[in-house]
Amino acid sequence: MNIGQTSKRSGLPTKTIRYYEDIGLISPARGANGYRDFSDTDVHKLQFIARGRALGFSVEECRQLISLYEDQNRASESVRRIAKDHLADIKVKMAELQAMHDTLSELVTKCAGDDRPDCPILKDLAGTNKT
Amino acid sequence: MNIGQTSKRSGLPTKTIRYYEDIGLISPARGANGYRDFSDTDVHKLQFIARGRALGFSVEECRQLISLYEDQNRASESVRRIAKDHLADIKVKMAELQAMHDTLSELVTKCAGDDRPDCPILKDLAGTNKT
DNA sequence: TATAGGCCTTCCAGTTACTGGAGGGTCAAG
DNA sequence: CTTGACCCTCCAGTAACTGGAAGGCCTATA
Repeated sequence: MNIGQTSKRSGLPTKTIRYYEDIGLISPARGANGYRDFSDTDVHKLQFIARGRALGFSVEECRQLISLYEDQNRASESVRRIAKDHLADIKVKMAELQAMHDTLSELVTKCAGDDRPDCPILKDLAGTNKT
Repeated sequence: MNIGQTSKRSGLPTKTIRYYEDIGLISPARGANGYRDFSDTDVHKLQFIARGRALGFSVEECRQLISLYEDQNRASESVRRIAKDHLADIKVKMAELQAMHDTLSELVTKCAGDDRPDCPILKDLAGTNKT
């Protein structure tokens, strides 16, 4: 099937699919006219990648996961390791976001939000508040 | 003061400081030898940017915040708007991360993590589980 | 005075994961 | 035979740095 159809089925933009070919994640066949000709397996692989990306795995992690997926003899421990590492990253990011959120929402609450130039948000950013 | 000193005081790497000059966030003076010569105001501005970045503002948002900070006549409403928009972004990101976290941690729990090749994480990514 | 080290300078390239656009070929329908 | 929807490649740009090469400057010590 052509790239347009593949795009619809995988939910990935055509540009992204071509990019994934560029970096060697997939290697679709080519027709006589030079068009890419995707198999169901290709589509499946793209869906796999799309799912992994949606879970926040990097493209390189997806590459690892695919090769593990295609290796019948791999240990599930390898996969679990990647997932667990990733989970740890997610936890760190969530904590950081939480801290940002708390600070910012406190500042927004304190800010009058009117036409007066006195603004606690800027004061805080400038470090004027020694709290 | 030189860039090394400035780096220590602002907590930003020298590379980053030069980059900020490149994109016009700061304009430190130059000594006769061509070295950058940072004033306390420059350091203060860099600290301001560092704080903003730590709160997740983009560099462009920091640029806006700085110009608002330097404008005595700005309305605090403008600042509040930027902060509130950013707060909304943070909430979205946190919800996304939470969803990722929940899915992944469930998968990690289900995964045996041993030498057997049967792995629920990969099955999920492949969409084999029609849950 | 030579030299060693630790600064400082610029510039170029690479990172991640795409995205946009130019310029041009192909295909199916009317 | 033309029109419009596809498809192709290649180049450049995005955000926000980061790394490294090649070279200048400054200070202290032998």
